Amino acid sequence: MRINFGYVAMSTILQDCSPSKTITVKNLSRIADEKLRIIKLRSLAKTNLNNIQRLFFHNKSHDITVFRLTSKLIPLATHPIAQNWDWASELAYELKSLGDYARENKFRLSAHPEHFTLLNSPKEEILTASIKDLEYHHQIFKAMGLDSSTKLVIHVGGRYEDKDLSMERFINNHHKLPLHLKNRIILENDDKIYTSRDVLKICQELKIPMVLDIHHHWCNNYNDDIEDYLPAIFDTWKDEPIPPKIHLSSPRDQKHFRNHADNIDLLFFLDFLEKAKKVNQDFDVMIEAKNKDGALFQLMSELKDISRVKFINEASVEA
DNA sequence: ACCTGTCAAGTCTGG
DNA sequence: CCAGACTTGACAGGT
Repeated sequence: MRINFGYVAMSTILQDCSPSKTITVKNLSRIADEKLRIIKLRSLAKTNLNNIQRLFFHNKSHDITVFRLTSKLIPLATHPIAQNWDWASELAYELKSLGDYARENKFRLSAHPEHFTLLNSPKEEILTASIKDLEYHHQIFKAMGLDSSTKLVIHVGGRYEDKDLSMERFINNHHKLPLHLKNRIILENDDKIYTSRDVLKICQELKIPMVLDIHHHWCNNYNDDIEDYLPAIFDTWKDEPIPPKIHLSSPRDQKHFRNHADNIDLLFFLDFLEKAKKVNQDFDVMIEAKNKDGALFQLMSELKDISRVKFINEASVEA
């Protein structure tokens, strides 16, 4: 049973390597000429894409294949102020090069649209904005030449007073999406509203993969033992060319137990590992810790010292 | 060089 | 019914 580890969006080790550089709308508005505004946006986007290339080199050199792209790669891409900016054409070469590099090195990339993306909102305009945001993420992957196995992870959304109705609304809205989005969207359980049991039910109905977040499950779970659900959750990936993925983070402290801690608590992970061993299937782990890749390396060094797993490389183990 | 308030976006809670 | 919390990295303006 092989497990590959990855991290989210940016490195705490590489300096001055943010792939999320942006400008505020207020400041961009101060530039009167639209051509000059676009030059500013393009220059920021190019810096971000160049930093992604640096992150890719860094990842490759440390055997890290699992990585989440930031949603802020193209600054203000979905904001009205940038509506006349054809970033996908202008940056086609850079995006394609990154995608080629990712495929050559068998990177497993993904993205996680932010919590404003709500497919189950009862408000038409929120749904429209959400679809626009999903299209933006899709456009990036498409320009990179990455097919629908490169996924967009989202949450079910809000409760809107009636949870069952809101789950139904998610399903109905999903049915109405264009196929290229349906093929990319996968769901994750959240820490407050939709538990792994809820999300599994939706994923089974829509025949889409589910990402299990074990920290969220720990926060929000109907007293379900994840062990009972793990085979079914992993089974939602059976038609995909890639193994199941889970999200791993540790609670910050007792008071802020929903927040992500700086690093991963070894015992928190080992507890899950014992349950996963019973399913005995390869899977990938996205580490969501404040220390990003630093937390990954710390967890790996702790795993190296125990006999329960065999070290394959800097970012993978055999259990 | 460093510090702090603010930022495109939505939802939920508490007053 | 409305203001503030939630959460996050980075900007922007100030010291």
